[in-house]
Amino acid sequence: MRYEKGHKDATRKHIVEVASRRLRRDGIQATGIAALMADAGLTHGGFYSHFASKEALLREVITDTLTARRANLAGAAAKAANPIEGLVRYYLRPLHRDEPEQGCAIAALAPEIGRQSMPTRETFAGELDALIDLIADHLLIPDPEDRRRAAQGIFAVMMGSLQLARAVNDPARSEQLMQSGIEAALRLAR
Amino acid sequence: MRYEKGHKDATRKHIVEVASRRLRRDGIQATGIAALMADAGLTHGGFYSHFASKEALLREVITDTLTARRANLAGAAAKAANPIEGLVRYYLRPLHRDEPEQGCAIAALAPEIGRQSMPTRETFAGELDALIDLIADHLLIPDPEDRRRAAQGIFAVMMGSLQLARAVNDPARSEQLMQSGIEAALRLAR
DNA sequence: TGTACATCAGTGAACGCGCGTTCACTGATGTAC
DNA sequence: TGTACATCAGTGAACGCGCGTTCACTGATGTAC
Repeated sequence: MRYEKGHKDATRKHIVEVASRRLRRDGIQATGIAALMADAGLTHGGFYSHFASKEALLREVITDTLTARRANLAGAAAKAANPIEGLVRYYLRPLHRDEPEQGCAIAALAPEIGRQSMPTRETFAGELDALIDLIADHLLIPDPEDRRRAAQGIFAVMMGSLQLARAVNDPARSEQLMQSGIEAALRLAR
Repeated sequence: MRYEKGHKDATRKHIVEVASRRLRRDGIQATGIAALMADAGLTHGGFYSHFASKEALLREVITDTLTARRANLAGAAAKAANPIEGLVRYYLRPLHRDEPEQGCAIAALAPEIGRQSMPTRETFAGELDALIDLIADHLLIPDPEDRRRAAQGIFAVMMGSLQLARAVNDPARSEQLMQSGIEAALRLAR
């Protein structure tokens, strides 16, 4: 064979990584197959020997990227004296606002995911569920249902605040939105 | 003249209304000028005698649609025994989740607005500010700065919860996200 | 009153370009004889 | 050892289509004479 064993798997993985960054930066609709494959150092024709469609790639990106996100958040929580505060401050830090292509895929894509087909939304829902469980695991609220509901509220505030902080043009106002997001999330954690 | 006085203004207004619904339903990138003008009963060529560009239309849609949204929220607050609870429950009601084209433009477009040019983001920031002021006006928190920060957190939870409830495929899980959004917003209002 | 002309909202062809997807092909390697 | 062939990751032209924007034109009306 022309390529060593495992070469195709490596290429596929590389395409998913490149696509993940592009999708988070530009959005789903604005990301073209040709541009994305060029980013990966390939031509567009080969795309369909790796993925059935653009949406199949999107599903794989959602799974991969949100799994990585959970690992990052768990790491930030583990390192902090107060785990939930560490997690919240890690999510709502300036770097995360300023580098969407390396950041949370949900904050970058949530409304567009709502416009995708059922299988894609189902994939998303599963990953979101795991993310909310992770947050709930760091809360001191005794009742499991209360804990889960609080975790949902906390994630909604964090994601909403990040999106608003990204959309606003004035740096001071953006900073204010990040700060009030942290405050609100920590209040909901108590 | 071929058309009665005020005809062009009426057409312009009609285009903005039709565009507002399309943009909220499909997103900015996915909304084409030709499709949008056809929706308005016109051909695409005339678009540029009304607006300088697609982005100029977007700015007008943001201003118009968020002004209307504030009026709706103020109305819902005024009608309720507990104004802030009325506002929150009005925003996080099932109909709002299920009809994005008639709903909040921020929830529908936030990440895409973050990708627009500075003038558009500035227009957005101004409207968001007014919306947060409106929410703050219904809070009983005495200190004005505390009140504003709480309002920012409340809006972030509401918007975030609405987006997540729209993205998820399972109706029960969607309902749960809406409920925990209401709970969290009301807790932040206290 | 009747005719010629100016106005201007809206039309539709055209610009160069990118979209998602398909498919016949290339060419470097491994295997068979 | 040398030659013929199979494999298959990746190439690039082509499909029909829609994008944002420009522009010469249409045609119904109001105005001027």
